[in-house]
Amino acid sequence: MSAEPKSRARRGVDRLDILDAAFNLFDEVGEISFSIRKLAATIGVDPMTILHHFGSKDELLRAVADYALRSVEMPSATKNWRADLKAVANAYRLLAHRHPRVFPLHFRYNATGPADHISSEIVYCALRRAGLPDASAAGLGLAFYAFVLGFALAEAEGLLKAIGPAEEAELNNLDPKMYHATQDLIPALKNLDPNAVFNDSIEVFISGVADLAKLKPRLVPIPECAAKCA
Amino acid sequence: MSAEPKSRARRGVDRLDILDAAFNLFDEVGEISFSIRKLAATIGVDPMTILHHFGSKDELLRAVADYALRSVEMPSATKNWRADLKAVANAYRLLAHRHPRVFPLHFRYNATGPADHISSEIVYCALRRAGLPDASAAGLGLAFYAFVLGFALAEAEGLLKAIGPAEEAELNNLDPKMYHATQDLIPALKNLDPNAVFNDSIEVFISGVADLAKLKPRLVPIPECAAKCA
DNA sequence: GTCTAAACTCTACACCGTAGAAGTCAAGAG
DNA sequence: CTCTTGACTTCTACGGTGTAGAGTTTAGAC
Repeated sequence: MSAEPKSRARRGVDRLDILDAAFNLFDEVGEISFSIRKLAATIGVDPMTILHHFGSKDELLRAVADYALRSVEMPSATKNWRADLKAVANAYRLLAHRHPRVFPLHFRYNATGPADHISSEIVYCALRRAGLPDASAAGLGLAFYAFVLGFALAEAEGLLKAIGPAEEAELNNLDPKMYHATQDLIPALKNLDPNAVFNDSIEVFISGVADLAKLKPRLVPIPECAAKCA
Repeated sequence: MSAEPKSRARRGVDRLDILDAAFNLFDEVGEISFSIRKLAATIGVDPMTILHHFGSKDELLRAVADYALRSVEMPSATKNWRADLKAVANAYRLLAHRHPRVFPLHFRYNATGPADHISSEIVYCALRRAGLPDASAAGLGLAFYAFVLGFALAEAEGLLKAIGPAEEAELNNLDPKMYHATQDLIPALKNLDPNAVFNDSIEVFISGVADLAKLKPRLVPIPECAAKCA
């Protein structure tokens, strides 16, 4: 048995060509404008060719999401669990910054590819080294992803940036009796720095994890992990 | 000038009828199957009638997202900022549980309706009472939403639940040398309780906020807010 | 050469959002 | 009452979509 799939017919385009082109097109035009027919046109092929490589548009997009995930380089574990969590969070944020159109696909098609296992291994390892028992580590690992992906998604969709004059006017028009805190924060919202917000947030998560580990410390030591991770 | 728009023609359906039907249909069939033509059929009207009330499908969905947000009852502020943050988070999670199909729309169309201002007022107020300076309160308020919405979205999309036999087998097939922590956590992942994870996560966020407030305390007192919120 | 099967293309269908024209009907003016 | 008006609704049509099903091409096995 050879490594090649020993194709007997002509090979105009293969899966990877299509995937790469699909990724680029999607990244460029966004979800609403992306269509199999346009993709077929850009790579000079019949639309049905694409559908015979991938079963349906849905599966194609799933593959695109996975392809994007693989394009970002995941960090390696270090001795510092806090730094490891930051590194993973930064990797996802970088992905969202680089490919804001593709990024939302990860929420629709729950990413379970190897690249994701790599990062989750780091996260789980970090949370255990922080001192959490396994039950908490598992749950908080997933919560960590919910937070990081939610943050990155909000940023990719443009929800997490300094407010402009229009939003400022809207907030100023609210009833001052009911929206006092909101209106007090308008200057801060106008000068919002996404990077600072991200750093603060990660810091909050990390110190919260440390607190929880003190509150509910793990009773059994980490088997072998210490030898591998640290 | 009267309050009514003094309509001169017959009133078959109005905006609210359409909105309500659209919300219910979307909630039932999901985004991919939802279409203006189907919606028109269910309420016995021509598709174009809908498009003349709302400018386009996009604006209709935007209105649906806003309509869903208004359907959830936001809590009132109490004396306890920790309880207030939990209450807001729970309100959004409840919305996601009740309407998992509609919920993702909030990420596409950044919700800026009044209902959202109500909750964000509570959040900002809570963070200031926690002792954060305005700059941190503004940023962490948005980060809080990113976390809560991300968590709720992940849950609505089915990413945040106990793993089944298929996922377990997949994790077991990973290389034990590289995925030690992941495989150790398989029992915990099989018994994952979403509610417990949510509570842990909120607790982590809250104690992290308290830590940050100690690290970077606000120097100026909260103007008037104390009289209103507490 | 022939044979075979994988890769690809063609045709066709049902459905979509929506522009633009035409129709319909309640309410005020005479 | 009739007539006008204009907001509301519907009709028709167009260019687009995903994809099922049948037909065509082509590279390697013999």
